[in-house]
Order: sequence, then structure tokens, then C-alpha cells
Amino acid sequence: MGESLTGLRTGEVAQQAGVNIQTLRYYERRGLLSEPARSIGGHRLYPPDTVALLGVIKAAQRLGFTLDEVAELIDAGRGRHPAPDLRQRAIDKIAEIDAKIADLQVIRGALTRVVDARCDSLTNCTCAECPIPFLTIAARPDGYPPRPSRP
Amino acid sequence: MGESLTGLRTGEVAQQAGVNIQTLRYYERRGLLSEPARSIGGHRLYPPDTVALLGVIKAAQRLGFTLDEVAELIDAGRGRHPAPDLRQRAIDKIAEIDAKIADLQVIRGALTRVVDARCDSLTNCTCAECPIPFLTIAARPDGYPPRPSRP
DNA sequence: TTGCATCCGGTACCTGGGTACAGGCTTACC
DNA sequence: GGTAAGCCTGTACCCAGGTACCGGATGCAA
Repeated sequence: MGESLTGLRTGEVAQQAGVNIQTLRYYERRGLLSEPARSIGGHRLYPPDTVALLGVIKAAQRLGFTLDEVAELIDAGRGRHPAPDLRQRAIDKIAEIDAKIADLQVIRGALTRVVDARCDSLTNCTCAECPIPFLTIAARPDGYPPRPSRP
Repeated sequence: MGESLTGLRTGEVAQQAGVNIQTLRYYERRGLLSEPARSIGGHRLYPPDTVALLGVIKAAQRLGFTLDEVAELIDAGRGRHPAPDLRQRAIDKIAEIDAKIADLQVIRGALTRVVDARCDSLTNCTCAECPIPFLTIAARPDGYPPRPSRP
């Protein structure tokens, strides 16, 4: 066992990054991983930092970015400049990320209120209609308004 | 054109929330929307805050939560207590959200460095190998290490 | 009461992101 | 040099999250 001096093989990369071997080839097709060197016999030989890159990809995915967006993020992060509007792309991404953070913080706030506020004992909560508004807006406990008077 | 006094119809809700009508029925099957009242003839009549709820669902999805997780979040946010471990669930979700926020901030930092630091003019960047590490870790500009000396 | 826009349930299909074979070649080790 | 483990390409399949279409029933206004 050992990383050959000329690069890691698919199995090694996959195992170290915790992904399926097929996924490596899939990412290659999608352009997320650039085509690695090959051995004489045609086996892929990956540069060692591929493992870290896969970690980045997986993290970004968990945050709701699509694979295409992840590819963009990586390009941007590299400082490569295939297109001159890349800087603008990065700026846009930052705005997008800020919006995500803000949304997450709202959700966080709502959950925090649920956890440690009003209902001191959830299992024995007496407030039949906890007035917690889920996300500043939305979702009155019973959904339905005070009953319209008209047939 | 008017919202009937007894509730919004599928078309109205879908249009106001910017989702497909089929999606409403899909969410109902998935348990994200509770079954609405019906007209005599069987047409759905939604409570008006359904539109806001859909906004919440879509926002949470953009943040990388699955529909099942969104359903959980909504239950938690309502302060309902179908299961006594709901409080714990909410606590777990908060931790999860904190992790997401942290990840987003790392990515944000990397992008910020790209945008306003070293390469003052991206279109004319002279640093052939911008040493920007994409995410603290990962993705050296060229992927490959300094060339191993051994064949 | 007729006409047209909507809505109904049911089923089939689509996209994104993978995963799983099948059949054959390479590598590594004895 | 034999052989098992590992890798190759290609194709087929899977799941989540929707969308589209069908034939038929409803709603509502003129």
C-alpha cells in the first residue's frame, strides 16, 4: 500500500475523500475535477490535493450549491481568469452567500426561541397555541384564520 | 378576480407563491402542506398564509435542507410537540445550522480575497500562480505538486 | 344553461446527482 | 509468469424533487 510517487490512484482518492470511485469519474465528466495524468496502462494518477478538493466540493454541496455552481466557485477561488467577468461572478456569489447566511440566522433564531424560551417544558407545554412565528412570516399554528362569517 | 371568502384555490396559491400547481399537490403528499379544506365539489381551498409557508419552504430548500428536514423545521417552528424529542431535534438543527454558517463564512472569505485583494486587476493579473488557497485547504492553482524528481 | 377556465386524481416523465454492473485490461506481488 | 486485486470504458439503473398530460368534474359568469 502506498501512494505511488506519481500520484494517487482512484481507489486511494475515493477512500481518503470518502466518496465513491464512480463519483470521481462523474466529477471528471462534469468538469469539477480536471483530467488527471495516466499511467502507461491508462490508470488515473491523481495529484494528492485532489482529496482536499473533494472535501471542498462536498462542503459546498451541503450548502445548497449545485455542481455547476461549485465548479464556478472553484474557478473563482483559484483566481483563474478564463472569462474577464469572473470577478463580477465572485462578487455575485458573495452576495448570494450573504443572503444564505442571513436566512440561516433567521431560522436559527426561530429554533432558538423554540428551544429555550416560552415553553419551559416542551413535553408539558400549556400554551396550546405557541405564538412563535416560524420565520418572521408564515405558519400560524393552526393555519386557518378566525373563520369567515360568510357561507 | 378574487380570493374567495372561503380560501384560496390552487391556482391562486401557486401563482402568488411562484410555484407549480403540481408542486402543491406533491407537497401535500409529502406532508409539508396539511390537507386543505375542500369546496363541495372537491376543489382545494387553502388558508391564505399558505403562500407565506411556501416561501419558507423554498427558502429552506435553497439552504440545502431536504423536504423531510424542512417538514421537521416547520413542525419545530410551530412549537407543536408530536414527539417529546422535538426539543432535542431543534437543538441538533441549530448545531447543523451553525456549521453551515461557518462553512459559508469560510467560502465568503476566500471569495473576498479573490475579489479585492492581490489581483488588483483580474483582467490583467500578472501573478501566474495566485497563491490563493481556496478554502484554507485545497486546490493549489495547478493541482500538481512541484514535480517529483523520481521517474 | 351553456361555455370556458380551473381543478380533480392518476400516472408517466424529466433533471440532478450519483451508483452499479459487465466484460476486459493493468498492477503488484510471489 | 501466474494470479488476485484493482482499474478501465460503457451502459443501465436509482433516488429526490418536481412537471406534464389525460380524461373527466367543478365553478362561475353571461
